[in-house]
Amino acid sequence: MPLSSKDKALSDLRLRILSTDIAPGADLDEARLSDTYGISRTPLREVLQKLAGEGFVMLAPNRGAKVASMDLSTMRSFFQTAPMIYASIARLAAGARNEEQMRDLKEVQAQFRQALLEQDSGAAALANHRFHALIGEMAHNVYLSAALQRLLIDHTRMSQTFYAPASDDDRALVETAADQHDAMIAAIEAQDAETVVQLTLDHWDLSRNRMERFVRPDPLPMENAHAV
Amino acid sequence: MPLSSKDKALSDLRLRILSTDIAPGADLDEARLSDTYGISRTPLREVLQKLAGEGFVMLAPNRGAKVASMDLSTMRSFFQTAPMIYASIARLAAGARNEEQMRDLKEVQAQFRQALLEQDSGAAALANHRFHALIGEMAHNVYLSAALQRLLIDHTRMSQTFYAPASDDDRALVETAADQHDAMIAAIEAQDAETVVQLTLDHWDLSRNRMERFVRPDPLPMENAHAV
DNA sequence: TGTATTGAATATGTATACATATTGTGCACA
DNA sequence: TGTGCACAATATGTATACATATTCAATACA
Repeated sequence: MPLSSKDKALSDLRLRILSTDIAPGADLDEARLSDTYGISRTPLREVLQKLAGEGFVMLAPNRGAKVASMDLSTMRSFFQTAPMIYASIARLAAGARNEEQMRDLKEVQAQFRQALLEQDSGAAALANHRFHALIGEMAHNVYLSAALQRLLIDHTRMSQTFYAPASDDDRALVETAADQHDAMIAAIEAQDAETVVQLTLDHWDLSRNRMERFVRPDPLPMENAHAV
Repeated sequence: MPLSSKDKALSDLRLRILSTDIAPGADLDEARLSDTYGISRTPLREVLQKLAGEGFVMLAPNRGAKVASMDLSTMRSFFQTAPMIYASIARLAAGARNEEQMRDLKEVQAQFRQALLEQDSGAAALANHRFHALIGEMAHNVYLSAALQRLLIDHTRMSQTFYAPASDDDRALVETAADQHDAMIAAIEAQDAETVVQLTLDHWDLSRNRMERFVRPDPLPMENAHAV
């Protein structure tokens, strides 16, 4: 069946939030959005309700929708929680994956590598999101999936710069991350839970390092101080 | 501000689903419900969307809302996931709780004991739900809270019989559970994370035993076989 | 007897008008 | 100049009519 305008609005808003094209904390105007997507306010409001349920936006009575913010306390929770959930999901996925899901995962990984080759950092970030979301689906656990979905939203938003590496060192890190994906695919296919968990934790460490360096960059060299 | 009819619909549906007054898998008719709560279909649909976001109901395009089902695969995930999430939440709550939340927690525990005294098993189950949801709020972690909320929905639905103990043994178990609540309150107030985690795991074991016995009851005695 | 097909009944989905709440601006007044 | 109030402008919330999809039962046909 063809995608309805409502479905398009839903997936477009998801993508724009994940890519920080719409910034964390930004206001969403019902009237403007319903106009943009060519649907009336009623179905657009349902889209916003759905996005709220998934953790993309926050709704406040009588004052509309805001994109979920990423304040200090959110970040703290994020770094605190992610490794445990990612590892648990990985372990379950190794035990529960099926053939069709394996095909999808390989397909998404191919798209991920293609995006890296074309230096399309936005597409790479979204393919990476989809890769990890698929592993979440494999785990087949509604409780952990709810946590994972929310973690991936913030992870993807924080990693926007990751896939546009500036230095050769950073390029090597991205390459390593892609290789880890391939190793994870192999281990999940082999149902080798221990290896998948270890790879997942390594993958997390690499990503965490990059994110922490982005959040707390190296100080500027002192000799530039007079120019500021 | 006074509760609107919409808010009443939302909380009433939550309670009816938690108490299995509306059974898992049951169909929800928009027209009937909007009539019941005296609101039009538009706001009622928003209520259903919200309930879907919280994991109470499932929405399927063009075929309305169903109460979240509890099939075998759900149960399996539940027993697999609950102890880890409960323990993590408990640990965080011990570190992050504030005074107002402690007051609320003690208040809810008082309501819980009162319900036990009055042998109001429905009220006891709901107070127990609220007790653990409050600890979730204390943890101040959106990712784990998303998982906890969903776990508590199913836990409360599965525990409906727990607070209507039939034997003296079962009555003692309920009493033990209430005592564990008090010990948890004390440990959270003292910010003693290790003790809270241990108490939480003990509390889980007690509940798990009861649930497993309910799901897989002892076989009937053989001498009754001819009567079946 | 079993299976398709048609159409009425019923339910969900969408657009629009109107109701209510919030926000911003100009003006009076201290 | 600053503060508070009134009122207009704007945004969100709700009811209703209509559009579209699904379901079910009656009937035709193999």
